[in-house]
Amino acid sequence: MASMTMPRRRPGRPRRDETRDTREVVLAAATALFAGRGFDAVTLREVAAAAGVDVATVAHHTGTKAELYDACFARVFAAERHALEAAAGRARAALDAGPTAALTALHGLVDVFVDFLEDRPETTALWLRRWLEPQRHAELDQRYAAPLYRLVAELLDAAAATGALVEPTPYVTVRSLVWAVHGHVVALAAGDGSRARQRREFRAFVHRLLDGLYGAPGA
Amino acid sequence: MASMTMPRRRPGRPRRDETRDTREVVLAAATALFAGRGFDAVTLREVAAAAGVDVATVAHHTGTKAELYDACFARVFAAERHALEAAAGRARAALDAGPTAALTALHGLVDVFVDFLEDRPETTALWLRRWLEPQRHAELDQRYAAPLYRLVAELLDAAAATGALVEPTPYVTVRSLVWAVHGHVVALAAGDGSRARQRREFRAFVHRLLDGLYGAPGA
DNA sequence: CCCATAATCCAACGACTGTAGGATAATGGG
DNA sequence: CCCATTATCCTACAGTCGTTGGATTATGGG
Repeated sequence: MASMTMPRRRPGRPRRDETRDTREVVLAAATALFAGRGFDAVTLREVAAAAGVDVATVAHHTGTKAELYDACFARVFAAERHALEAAAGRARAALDAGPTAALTALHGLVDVFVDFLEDRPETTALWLRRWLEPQRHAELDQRYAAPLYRLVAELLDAAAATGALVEPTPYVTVRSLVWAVHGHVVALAAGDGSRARQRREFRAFVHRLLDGLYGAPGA
Repeated sequence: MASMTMPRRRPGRPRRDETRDTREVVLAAATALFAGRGFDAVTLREVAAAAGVDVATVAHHTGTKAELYDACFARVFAAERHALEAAAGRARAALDAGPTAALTALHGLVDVFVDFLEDRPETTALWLRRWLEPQRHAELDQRYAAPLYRLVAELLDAAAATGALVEPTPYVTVRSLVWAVHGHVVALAAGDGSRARQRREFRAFVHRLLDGLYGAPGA
């Protein structure tokens, strides 16, 4: 594939300006492959071919296969975290300007998040694959997801106010609801916190969500 | 494992009342393993050991490994579809009784869905794994998800009304939002429909969701 | 009782995998 | 110019995988 467009690099010590270049190419190729087909389905020979290098070169730069996988995650997650924290910082700065500015800032934060994932679907794929590994789940949740969730949850709390209702797009609503349920089940499987409380809170949330979007009859 | 508690079945033609029993045991064991670790990470020898039979017996009952995988999906998805359609039918019957009964029925439908997945986490795991396979995505979406989404979307439309707002649980809100975004990106990768319209609609949805839960400042 | 049937297991094959050892060649510093 | 350094590739190895052929043993029908 890549060996057609760019012939393989001949052996020899690289020049100073192109050091660490191969590692980056390998990481990018491996990230795309892992995101598309998962850890076990991807072979190191595929990664090497996609990067236009030999198998041994991959090992030389990134060590074992598991270490290569971790390196791909670290790269992608660092980028996501950086983008989100920057946007959250901007939103937090707008909190003091009143409820209107706060809600607008919240919209902006969500937009940044959506934009980021839309532009980098491999981030979503890697997140989901990692979430499906039971052992990794606790680490993922505590070290990465939970801090960001708390960050945005505080913003939500600070931006709380009252307002009106609008007509939603039903199909998008259902799909989002379904994914929210899946996320709930995955979080439940992680087993942090009281299981009964989690179930009660989530059920109340989806009911409120429907009420908020479609109107609670009792009000 | 299973060979300790229950010794392996000796060869020989089974009695009439225990026909098809082994196939069910194999499917259950394979479903649990596939849900936990994915297609490629699970070996047929593991499935055989978990079911307490030999590898060749697995092949004899379920054919190739891919066919075994498909059989596991078919079993799990059929159960989910059955439960959801029954609940949707009940909700649809309650639509004519006014907006209050309609919204209550909607809550009931969502509860059935949440209950089902909470009780069978392997369903969520298999769904997510299947969603991550690019080739399978179109089939999954068109033949299974889309009909159910449309079904519930029609219910939502019919149940639309106006009402009040409530204070949500921020952490649950954020997590659900994040999963909704992931679901959006996955749907985007499927590539059905206009990409620009999908992006616009989803962005509008999450904004309305925040407005509905926390109050739009303009109203 | 006897034989066709059917389910199970054993053994093995070919293919592919991750990984390591060692040869090769190009650069940078002296 | 010369040598240590470094990146790259080729080769090979042990292990595991999915799959298959055939032997073994119990059942059911005649």
